[in-house]
Formats: sequence, structure tokens, C-alpha cells
Amino acid sequence: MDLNKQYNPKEFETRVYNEWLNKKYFKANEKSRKPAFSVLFPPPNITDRLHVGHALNAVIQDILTRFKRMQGYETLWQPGTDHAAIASEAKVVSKLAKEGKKREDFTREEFEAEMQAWYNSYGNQILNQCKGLGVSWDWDRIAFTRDEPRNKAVAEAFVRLYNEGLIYRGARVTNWCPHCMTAISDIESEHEEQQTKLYHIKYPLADGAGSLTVATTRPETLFGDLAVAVNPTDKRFKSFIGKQVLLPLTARTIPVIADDYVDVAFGTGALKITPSHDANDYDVGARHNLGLLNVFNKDGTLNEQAGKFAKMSGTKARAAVVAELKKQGLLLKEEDYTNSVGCCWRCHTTVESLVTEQWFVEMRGIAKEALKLLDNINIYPANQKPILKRWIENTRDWCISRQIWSGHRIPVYTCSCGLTVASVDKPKKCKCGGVWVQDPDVLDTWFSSGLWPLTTLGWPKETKDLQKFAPFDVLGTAYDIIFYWCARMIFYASHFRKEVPFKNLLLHGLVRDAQGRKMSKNLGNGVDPEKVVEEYGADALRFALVYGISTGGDSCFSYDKVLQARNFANKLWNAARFTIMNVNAVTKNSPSSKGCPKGGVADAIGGAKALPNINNINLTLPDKWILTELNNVVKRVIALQDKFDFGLSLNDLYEFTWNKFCDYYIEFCKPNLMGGVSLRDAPDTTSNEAIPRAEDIALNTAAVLKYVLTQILKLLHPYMPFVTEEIFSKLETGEDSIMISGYPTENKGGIFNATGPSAKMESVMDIVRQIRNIRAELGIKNSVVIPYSIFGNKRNEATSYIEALTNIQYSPLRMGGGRKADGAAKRRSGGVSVATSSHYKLYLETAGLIDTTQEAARLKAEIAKLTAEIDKINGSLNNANFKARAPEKVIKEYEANIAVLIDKRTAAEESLKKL
RNA sequence: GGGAGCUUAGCUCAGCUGGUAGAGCAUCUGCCUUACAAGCAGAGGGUCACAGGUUCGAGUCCUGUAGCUCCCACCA
Repeated sequence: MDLNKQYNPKEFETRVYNEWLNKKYFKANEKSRKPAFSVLFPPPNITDRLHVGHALNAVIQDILTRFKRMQGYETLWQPGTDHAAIASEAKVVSKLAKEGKKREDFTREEFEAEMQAWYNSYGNQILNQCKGLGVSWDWDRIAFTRDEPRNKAVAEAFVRLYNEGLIYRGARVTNWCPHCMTAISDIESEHEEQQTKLYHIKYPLADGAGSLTVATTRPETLFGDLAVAVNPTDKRFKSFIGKQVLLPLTARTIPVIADDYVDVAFGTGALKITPSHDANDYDVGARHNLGLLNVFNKDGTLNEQAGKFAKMSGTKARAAVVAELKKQGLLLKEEDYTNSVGCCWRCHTTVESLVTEQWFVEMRGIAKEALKLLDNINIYPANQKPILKRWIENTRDWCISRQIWSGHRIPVYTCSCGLTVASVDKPKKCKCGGVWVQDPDVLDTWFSSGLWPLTTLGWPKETKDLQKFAPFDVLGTAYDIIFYWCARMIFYASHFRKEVPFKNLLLHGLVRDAQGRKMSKNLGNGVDPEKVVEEYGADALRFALVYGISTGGDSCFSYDKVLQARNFANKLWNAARFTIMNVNAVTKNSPSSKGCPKGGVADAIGGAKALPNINNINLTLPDKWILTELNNVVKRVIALQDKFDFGLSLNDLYEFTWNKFCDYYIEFCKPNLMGGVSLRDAPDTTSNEAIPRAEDIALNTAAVLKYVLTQILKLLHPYMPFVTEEIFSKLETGEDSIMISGYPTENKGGIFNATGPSAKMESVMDIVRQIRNIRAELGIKNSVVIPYSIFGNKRNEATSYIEALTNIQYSPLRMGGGRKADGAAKRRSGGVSVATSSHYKLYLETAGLIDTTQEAARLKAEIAKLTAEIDKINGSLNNANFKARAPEKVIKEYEANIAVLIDKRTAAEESLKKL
């Protein structure tokens, strides 16, 4: 079965995915005896289609899941989506606005239906986008934060906390978003630096005996002032304490009070106290029984307390108030000031501090429980842990009620008789016979997503799923929601199950555009993963997202990388073509017209031969080398993946596949497969090793080729699942799917750790590079045969290698052929160029083939380069301290290296002389 | 006001416990050579932000400086 010449992912990705689904390879069995490995997918907010940042998240987890599945774990990758209360409601509201409708035009039930339609549409799009990426989710377990089991569990969590006294309702200063028209929690209010002014305003004493000056950034709130506070130790204001001042622009007087909170050094030392619109002022007001006075409407405009300024927006009112104060001579000074202003993290509207009735979770005790268990979680990268810890230590009560319609309705019911209960289901008739009314507010979206690790496994029931898969082995998410989400999951799991929600928290970076900018709707630089998959294939996108990233670091998405990835897939594809054609040629006598010409060794074998066992065959030098290199890469890749360092691991695999397997091993295979002279490990004619027959070598080479390719496919499968599966299916391995085939393991056997042959191979490769370099620099065409001679203390071995490299049709040197010189005596004749290794020298008799001035220039440049390197090493070697203190191993290495360099320089100098 | 991170080739970034600087893209030179032109071979290009220090040896460890980025924070 041949492969097409070009890699074309469209031909197989969908088919391969459907096969995986049909064969139920993604299913997690909670009754399995195999050790469990569970990964929790952060449910994407159903606000819009996913971008490549989500794709990175999914890909990382798919890599991990596939890796562990192949290693024999019972893997669960738990998928789902999140209703994202405020954010998706805002989306629907703006969609309705485009149709000329408002939320108020709908009943709550009708609006819920609109929301449901949105969830259905975008939810499906999101799932399809993920499917296209190749996610190995257990699709039977798809969950939604607002499906029935989750609704029940969320209500249950609320009721339990309520009954434990950990949820309370009260009037507090909370962050109010005038655009979303709801309270938001502290972390949903983002701080943003703004250039503002600090206004100095005169508050005259009511008794006419002078005035106080207060400094404020928010003059428009003065209508809510209930006092002016000074520090009790501040001598300047001692006499003012207890007096009344006239509140500008109003007919009210307010007292001057003393409170430690006031900073003597800041502003004027006198602070206006507005308890309803500042959390600090609220505390001061509470200490002095000032009461509350709200001056804002819920849409952020001033209310009737502001007199003629009522109904103005905050910014308008500020300008108007300042102008009026100026007119009245009460504005003494304006100075520039940089202030950090709270903004709604969803809509970026400036947040207003308002006193409203809200529901809160009391966090102190829960945070303590979480801190106790925090050490049971490994965080990658580790430097995020103290940050998370500090946040948990300082967490304050959590405002969980929202004045919107979408989300989990707060499960608290109040009867007309005044009785209030929290209940998962609507309570049965009250004793008084009255009517239950449910609280109109909904829960913060993070209240339900924080429960995700529990609810997806069946909590509050103690299910088999929980027993098998909780806590999750890994939660992977972008670092930007560590407090919003990760911390909350830790709180809940600690409180409800006395356990961490996950053992490893894997934080990855954000995906930026090619210029390093954050992807955003405004810039229009967002990338839809489905589009990339459509054009280049899922494997290419996956590769491009992961290649070269470091744990926790941001990365840039660029089509350059996607192209590199697609090209790599094509390279792999063609390496597989080569392998399959040649394996078929020797085993089935089916040489194709390209790659396995008639008359080659395949024909001689006559086909139908089985490939020999890899452990027990005559291996040539390149075979031993590639097997050792493969083993090294397996070792490194497993170690890196166990640390979740997929970026480096993929780098390693790329390098091995392209630069070692394709560039060298396949090239060195060709002579073997064509029946040419092979590179044996012990080619010295004095060796006792029996010389294998050409057809045995061809069979052995095919066996190694197939083995190494198979291992590469397995190693790459987690990263590029589609192309590896497609190729694997054509390799006739006898296994159904690469997905469930065993992951490579480190091999301790001799042939996989043969450092001797590897060193020899390196030196052969060095010669190959040098000869190619000489050809390229001097413009000797590949078709031109270069006569050569060899001498050195391992002349025979060297001769054999060089012959193998040059004297055959499919030479890795791309040389047309070579001629062995008669012996050392003749080596100095004519103009020569030289390639050396530590054991032998190869003279290319280039007289007549090259321009001698050009060659002289080349040699001079090379000598200069070598001299610089030699001097550098000599600098160390001639240093007595270095000799005395550097480890023996390093000294030996330096000495060996300098010997080779000096050899090379001597040879180059000789050649130069002889020109 | 606290804290974290970044600064390496023209661009985007790797570089694990200190041992003679790497990749992809871009540039230049040759090649349609029988797996692959989505390819092959070769080349050029870096006082690793700056200044000190530790060390036989520093991109790597320490200190400081500058620039950029991010997070946290209830001083008007």
C-alpha cells in the first residue's frame, strides 16, 4: 500500500477521528483495574467561538492524555462547557440590540430561552472546533455548567454552605458595574491606571470661623459626604474636631470627626467621608455611626440627592460640579494625579462603589482549609505557587450574587410569612400556607465553575467516578484565571471533600499574535483554529502551537510556524513512503518504479521474505547509531513530558526525525537497500566478523528502518495524532491503532546503547560534511568524480567507509564515484584538498578540478578559523589553574578536541603549501 | 506601594543542575540527486541589555543599573 507523494491531511483527518470514536478509544472506564490518569478540561465560556489560545490549552492536554493512555493508564479527559453568566448574557443582549430589542422586552423565561439558543449554537461550534483539533475527550461525559446534574450540585453546594452558616446576606460596599447593572466580586474589578486630578475643595465652617480644605479625586460624590475626617494627632485641625462644616453645593452641614485612618501627609490632611461610595469611608462611617447616603442610581448616574446634578453620568457630573465649585470660589487647587480606577473585567466600564444587599461566602475558614492542603498540589511553573498562596491567605469574603438573569438562581426561598430557607428544590408548602418566592439574583459564574472538578465526577454523590478519578491528576489552564478559577476549585474541594481538586496545576501562557500583541476583537488579530485546521491540518496547528514553548511562558502564533509544521508533517509522510516502499520491496517483491529500481537487491531476494528480528540481526554502523540515538531521544522525551515540558520535547523529536533519521539514516540506508557496500561496524578486512550477504543487509536495514519509523510515530503521536495514525495504519504492524499501542520505553539492551559505533558514525558524518563543503565552496559538481587517497592508522577501516560512501550509486555524498589511490606514496601528488578525522585522512585529488586561487582563499580562511578555535582552547589548557581545578573529564575533552583541530589545521596548511 | 518575569542572529524564540552559542523563518550560493522543491547541499550573520562580582571557566549563579511586560494592592 503506497502513500501519495504529498501529505494531504484533508484526506484522512476526519475519517481517522471518526474511527477513534467508533472504536471508543477515548472512553474512560471507572471500573478499570488499570491505574487512573485524569485530566480536567477547563470548560470554555460559551461566549463566542474559540481562538488559538483555547486551542493551545486543548492541545497540551490532549498530548498529555494520549501520552499517558499509550503508557497504559486508564485515562479520563473530562470535557465540557461553561455558561459564563454575565459574559454570555452581555453577548446575547448585544445580539438582541442589533435586532432592535432590549432585555426588558422579554420575560425572564423568554430571555432564558434566548440564552439557551445561544448556548446551543455556540456550544456546538466550540465542540466542533475541538473535535477538529483531535481532542481525545470522553464524549459521553460532556458536561455543561447549567445542565441538570450540575444545576442540582451547584444548588446543593449553596445549601450546604448556607446551612453551615458560611453564606450570609448583607449590605456592603460592593463593586457595581453600571453597564452590566450588577454587583461584581473584587477580582472581577480590574485596576487601571488613569491620569486624573486631585481637587482641593473648601468646606467652610458652619460657625463662620474659617474653613477646612479636603482633597479628593471624586468631587461628584460630595453629595454623599457625611463627615470630614482628620487625624486625631494632627495639630493643624485639633480645634476643628467636633465642629460642623457646610457641605458645598448643598444645604447640609456635616461634622468634623477624628479617625486614625486619615493620613496626615496625604493631600490636605482632611478627608471627606462618603460611606456609601468607598469601602474605607464605609468603615470610618461605621465607627462613627454616620449612617449611609447613596447618591448614585444603578446605571451610574447621580440621583436626586445631587439636586440639579441629578441624572448626570459620573464624568459629566464631575465636570459640572468642578465648574460650579470654581464659580463659588470653593475650588482652591487642581493637581495632576495618577490614580488606579476599578473597571469591570468583562465590559471595562468604570466600576462604582455602591452599598447594596448581596450574598457573600465567608472565606476565612475555607481559606484555612485550603492552605492546609495546598502542598499536595504541584504547580508548573513553580514560581506561581507562592503567588497563589498569598492570594488565598488574603482572600476576603466573596460576593456571589449577581443582578442578572442568566445563571444559577440563588436557591433561597422566602415565604410571605417571612420564613427563609435554602433548598435545592422548591420547598413544599409553608406551614403558614403562604407563597414561596425565590431570590431573584443568580450566582457568580465562578461559583459553579469552581465546583467543576467535583460536579463532573458526580458529586455530591460519592460515585465510582470520584473514587477512580478524583483528584484529577492534571488541570491545565492559562495563568490568567488562576485566582478566578483555580483558587475557587481548591476552596471547594478542600471544604467539601477534604482533598485537593487536582494534583498538578499546569499553567501555560497566552497565545499572542506574530507581533506579540494580545489577540483581541478590536485589533482583529484573533485566529480561529478551525480555519488553520482547514488549510493546513490539525497536526500542523498542534505542532505550531506547542513547538518551542516553555512552561508558563507566552507564545506567539504565526503562520511561519504553521508552515514549518506542515512541512515537517510532509517530511514525516515521505520518510514513511520511503520506508513502506522499501519494506515492501524486500518482503513482497513489489518494487515500485520510484525509490526501488528493478535490478536492485529486492529483485535478487525474490520477495516474500520476513523481516528479521531487530534484536538479533547483523547491524551496520548507521543502524547501531540510529538505534542508540533513538534510545537517547526516548529517554529525554519521557523525562521532559513527565515535567510537562512539551515544547522542548517536541523540539527534540523534530530534530531527531529530520536531522538524524531523514538526513542521515535514510541516506545511509540507501546503499544497503540497493545492495551496495555497507558501512559495517567492523569493516576492517582483518576482522573476524563474517561479512553479511547483501540481501541480509537489505533485509536487516528494512527491519531497522521500519522499527525506528514506528517508534518515531509513537513518540510523535501525542503531538500529531492524525498523520501518525494514518501512516501507522499502512505500516502493517499487526496493531489496530497507534493510539492504544504501547509508548516507547527506554531500552537498556547493548545495541541500543552502543556508544562506540556512534562515535565512529559521528566521524563518518564529519567527513561527509567536509566533502560536501569542499564541493560546494569550490563548485565541484556532484557529477564530477573526485579521485581520492586515504592514509592513517586505521587505513583499512577508513577505506571501507569511504568506499561505502563514494563508490556506489546512491551515495550519501552525492558523489558519482571515487578511486582508491595506490597508497601512501602517491598521496602527495598534485593539488589536494583534505578532510580528516582523528583516525585517518582523506585526500581529494582535486588538481585540475578547481581554481587554485579560490582554493587557497578557502584554505586560508579555514586555517584562520581553526587557529582561533585552537587559541581559545589553549588559553584554558595553558592555564595552570584550569589544569588544577577543572574536572578530569573536561580536561580530557578539551585535549581531544584540540588534537582534532590541530590535525585539521596541519592538513589544511599542507594542502595550501602544495597548491 | 508590593511582587513576578523578560532583554540571546534581521524577525519569532529555544538553551535542563555553569564546560568552546542553537532552531525556524528571512538572506546569499549551488542543485528537479530515484522518499520529500512543502525538498537537498553549503554559506554568511550574535562582546547572549549594561556594569560589577563569584569561579580555572558565566548566556547560565550573585549584586546593581536601564528598558519592556504582567500580576497584586481599600491612601482620598
